[in-house]
Amino acid sequence: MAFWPSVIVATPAHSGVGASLTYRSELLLAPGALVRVPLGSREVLGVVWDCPTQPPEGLTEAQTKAVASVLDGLPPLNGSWRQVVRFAAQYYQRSLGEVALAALPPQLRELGNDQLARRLKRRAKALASAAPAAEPDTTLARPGGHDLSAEQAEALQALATATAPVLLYGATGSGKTEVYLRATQQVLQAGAHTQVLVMVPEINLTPQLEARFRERFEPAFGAGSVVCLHSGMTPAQRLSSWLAAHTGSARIVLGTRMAVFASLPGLRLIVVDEEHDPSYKSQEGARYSARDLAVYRAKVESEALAAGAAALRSGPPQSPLPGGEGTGEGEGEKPRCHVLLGSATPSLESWHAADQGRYVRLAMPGRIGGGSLPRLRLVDMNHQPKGAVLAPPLVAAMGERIARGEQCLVLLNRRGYAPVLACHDCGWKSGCPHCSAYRVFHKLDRTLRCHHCGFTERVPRACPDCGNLDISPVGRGTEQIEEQLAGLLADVKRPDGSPARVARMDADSTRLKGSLEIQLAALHSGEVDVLVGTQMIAKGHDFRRITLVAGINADSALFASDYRAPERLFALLMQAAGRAGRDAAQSGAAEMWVQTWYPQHPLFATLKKHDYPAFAAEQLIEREQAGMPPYGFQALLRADARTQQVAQAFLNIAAEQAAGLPLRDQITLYPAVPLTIQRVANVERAQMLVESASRGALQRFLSAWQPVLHGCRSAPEARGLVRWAVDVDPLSI
DNA sequence: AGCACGCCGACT
DNA sequence: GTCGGCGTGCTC
Repeated sequence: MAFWPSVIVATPAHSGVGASLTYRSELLLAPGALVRVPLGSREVLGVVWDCPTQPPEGLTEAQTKAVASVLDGLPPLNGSWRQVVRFAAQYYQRSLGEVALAALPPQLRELGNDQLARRLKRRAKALASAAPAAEPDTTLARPGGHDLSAEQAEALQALATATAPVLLYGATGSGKTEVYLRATQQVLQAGAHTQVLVMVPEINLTPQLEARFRERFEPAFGAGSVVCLHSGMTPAQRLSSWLAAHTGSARIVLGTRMAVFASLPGLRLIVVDEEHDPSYKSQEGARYSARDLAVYRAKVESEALAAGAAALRSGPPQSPLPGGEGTGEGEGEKPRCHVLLGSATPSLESWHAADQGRYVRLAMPGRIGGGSLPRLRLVDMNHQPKGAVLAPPLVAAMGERIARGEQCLVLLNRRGYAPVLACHDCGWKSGCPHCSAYRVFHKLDRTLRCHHCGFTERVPRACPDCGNLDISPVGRGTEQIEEQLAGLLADVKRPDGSPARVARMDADSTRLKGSLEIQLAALHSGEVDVLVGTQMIAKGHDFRRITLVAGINADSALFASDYRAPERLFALLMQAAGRAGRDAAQSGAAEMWVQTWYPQHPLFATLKKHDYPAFAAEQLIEREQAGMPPYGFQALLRADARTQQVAQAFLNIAAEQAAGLPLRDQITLYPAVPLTIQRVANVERAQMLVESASRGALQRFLSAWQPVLHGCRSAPEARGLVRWAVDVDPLSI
């Protein structure tokens, strides 16, 4: 008896290889089994998708090769995992192999069978020795200390009974994290093999969340019960975490967007924290939205659980799902995998879904500890001294805060000293030779750096074009604000009489490993009075003594061409405001200052009231009128080439050849345009917007277009190398 | 994507 | 005479 398993291997979307390759096997292989198979001259990791007893039509035995080996130390990837991968590949227009193999830890591809076995044994041993001393339910009897607020208790109750995704809308400081913790606890206590996936935008920025999960659950569930999964980990750590999740020894996986593809056989809850955050959208490879996939995955997991429960009720279990037994659930209740999306400023997509009743919206308006949100102070820059970067009233207010022993946060979304260096004689500007962008002047290390391709040079002494010595920075970045504030606050004294201290935190100051922690510690200990930084300081951190937050350059986002810019600005300012006044004692006086030339802009009226629902309603009306998401559906066809002409020619041919494709009449193809930064690292970039009022029509059209796009590459007009990619549900267009 | 095979320039 | 440039083409 022989079998003909179809196997998924790592192969990019535009390769000639179809969805799967057929091999030969003497053994019946389970779908989801991990195998090693010969491919060309190599041996690669593959995932068994199906294992029929007959080869597919048109394929002779001589054309197939035998499966080299089976990673039989590992259980197969379950049906839900495979379904999520299948869906992601199809929806985001990539090959199954690319999505499936990218979802596995890279080290799994290289590891030999014996190595793997050794690793698994080591894990088992470590786990046995780290087993918790007490039973989970006794250790967790006193979780965290304080009781739940009424709002939190209500949210938990609603989550437990929800049959749809839950959107938890709660201000910063309203106690969303405690809801995540309790929800997790409920799930883990419901059964011995249950698991929870917690996703965060950037794990490096939220060490506090990780600490809270470990603190809460490791005593009860063991040292290995909480694992992290993100791209910053070493390959060995990633493999270890992945295996722990896959074998069920990890009960909680805390990770970034990639974690949505983790193998979690007992998954019962997915938490997506800060669900509006753009980091959830992948920007290379398969451009998936981890938030959207989380919602899909919860649905698939729920269906699998329901099917498993039904099978258990109606006779002997053929293949009980992991976690499907002994979960202590009532017979009548349908087991589910819940999904909890949390944010103080939800994405308009999620907000709209809640408006329509597809999601359950739970609001937690109050702040724990009674603190109120900071008052918004708009600074009309039209009435400030000419050329002032920091309005005098703002500087004065900061001085008062520092004198009282309080801290301030100053937000500016631009690192470096100045975005451009210019010659006032001949008009030279610090352009990047490889990109259509300016190189940023970094004063600290005297460099001009391109933030797009990384090209770095020492700052020239004189203008490279005309030799003029009078070259100077134009505009400002965090380095400059730090420098200016140090000067402006030089005479300000702290309560103990020592001078005020200004620090800066951005990607540059936190580049070295451990420096982020050091800087955070300096702020927490009160060493620093004013922290200047990019949006990274607005995220996650819990700063207790900050009572003033200032946004220096909000206008750039106010009038950006990107239609999502207002939404992002609102979210950023709300998030930043949330940093202030988290301690009740100080919160009465907490303030959010925003400098603007357009104080009448409607965004500020809703921001002033902290009225996200009103803001969302306004934005949604505009979106509906313009047929924009979530009322319309978009994709981008992107092309990269040596020249702009070739990139656009490819797009134009692709558009022409779309004629006659199914559903073409429901699709709008816009003209090909260069990207805002049209050249990066000497690659010219162009794109074409694809729009439809129907998600399904867009999907089917894109699928039909795919083979046409392959052909377009060899068209004479697009000669030369064209790289192309489809971005479904793009975040910016 | 890898990795072959394949046909033309400067080196042990 | 070979090493190696990356141009086409295939991978069950």
